[in-house]
Amino acid sequence: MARPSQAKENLIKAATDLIWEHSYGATSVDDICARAEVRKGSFYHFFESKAHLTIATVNAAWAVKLPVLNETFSPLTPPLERFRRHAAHLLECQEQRLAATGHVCGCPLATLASEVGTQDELIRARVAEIFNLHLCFYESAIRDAARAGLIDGHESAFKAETIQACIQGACSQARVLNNLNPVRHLERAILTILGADRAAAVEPAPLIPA
Amino acid sequence: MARPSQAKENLIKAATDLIWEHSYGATSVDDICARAEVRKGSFYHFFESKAHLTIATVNAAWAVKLPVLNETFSPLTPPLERFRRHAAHLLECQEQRLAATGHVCGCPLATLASEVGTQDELIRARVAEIFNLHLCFYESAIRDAARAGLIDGHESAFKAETIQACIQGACSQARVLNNLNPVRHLERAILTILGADRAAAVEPAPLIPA
DNA sequence: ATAATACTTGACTAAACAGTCAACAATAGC
DNA sequence: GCTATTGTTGACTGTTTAGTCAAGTATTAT
Repeated sequence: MARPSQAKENLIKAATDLIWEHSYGATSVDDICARAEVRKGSFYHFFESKAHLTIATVNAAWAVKLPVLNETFSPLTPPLERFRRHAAHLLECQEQRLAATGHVCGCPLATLASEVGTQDELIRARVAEIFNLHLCFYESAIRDAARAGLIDGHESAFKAETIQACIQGACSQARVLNNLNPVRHLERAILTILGADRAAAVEPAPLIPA
Repeated sequence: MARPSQAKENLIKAATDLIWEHSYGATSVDDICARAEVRKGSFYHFFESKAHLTIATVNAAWAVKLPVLNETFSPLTPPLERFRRHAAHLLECQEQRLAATGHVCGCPLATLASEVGTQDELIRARVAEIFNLHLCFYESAIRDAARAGLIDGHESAFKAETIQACIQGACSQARVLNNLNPVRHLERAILTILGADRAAAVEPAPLIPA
């Protein structure tokens, strides 16, 4: 019943990029509007506030990532291969972002939530929720790897949490050092945490080829 | 030749607390002055800008932490015990901070540098330098542990980097989840990365008692 | 005591900030 | 073609921001 508009999507995209590259605090509503080529009145037609738009960017990012995770961590993929692909995907994202911005940008959700976590409870809680969902993928892969005899499966929840910390830490380090090496070493780091390096287990060929 | 003043120290302390609890962007010069009970003119008598004060807070924090690290990672301490004490110290810091502020605050340097790293090169580079110094402590402890037969000493640089990522990630997760558990599990996580859990090595009693 | 120096003060500026609003424009269903 | 609805616009408000400055005050070396 009204004219169609791309303004909302443009605003979400612009905000995602600017907050990821710079920070929440360093990104103004005017900056977002300028990059989205949308006037401020339209901004407040679609979003109540800067914080509400930020929630929308988090949800939009998750809507993109969830299918990727479902594919990467598919039960059809051999369990250790899931982590390899996940690490490779993370590295690829960071490389693209570095090429686009000239900086290593790290994890957008962690950077954001770490910045505003003590200030904006809605954003903090939403990102925390998303982080917890990651643990399910990790833990499931760990259990599958143990069942396949590839690793010791004890303390799968603890190992999943440690992998999560290691991934987030590597992304954070990469941003601060402005250097991709910590992300490059993630695959090996995850296998080390799993004890898959010293188990010297040779994983059988995947049923579904990569 | 002039009247003594505590203003500078008060400003550094106030800025450290506010930026750690909230964020760099959410902390204004006026906020800092108010908490330090110092007028704005005095602020700019001592510091060129908010960014310069922030560098001073980073240096002040490092000046406090370095002696602690030297003690924790003393060659007189058994190598795995160094990591245990380091993890215990990190947890204690976070617990104190939680009690004081009502939030899990994470690592002050990582939170800060992650926020402003792509904006303020001076702050980013200084924190990166400090992070790299941590690796020396970790790597040295790893080599000493290997020499004592407690762990496999191969790839000590990689393991140090992974431990660093894991620690930073645990602090970041703790802040975002507003939950100390990732920090509580750090000791075990570090031993897992080192392979000290499965080596089942019993460390000899320390020469110098704890 | 004095003078040089170090520190303090509060009022000031100019820019940036988030958010508002009333009037206007385009569209889609009828 | 009319009209209800959705989207657009740019000028606007009031606040907060970092940073300035001239005039004043306390301290210490001499």
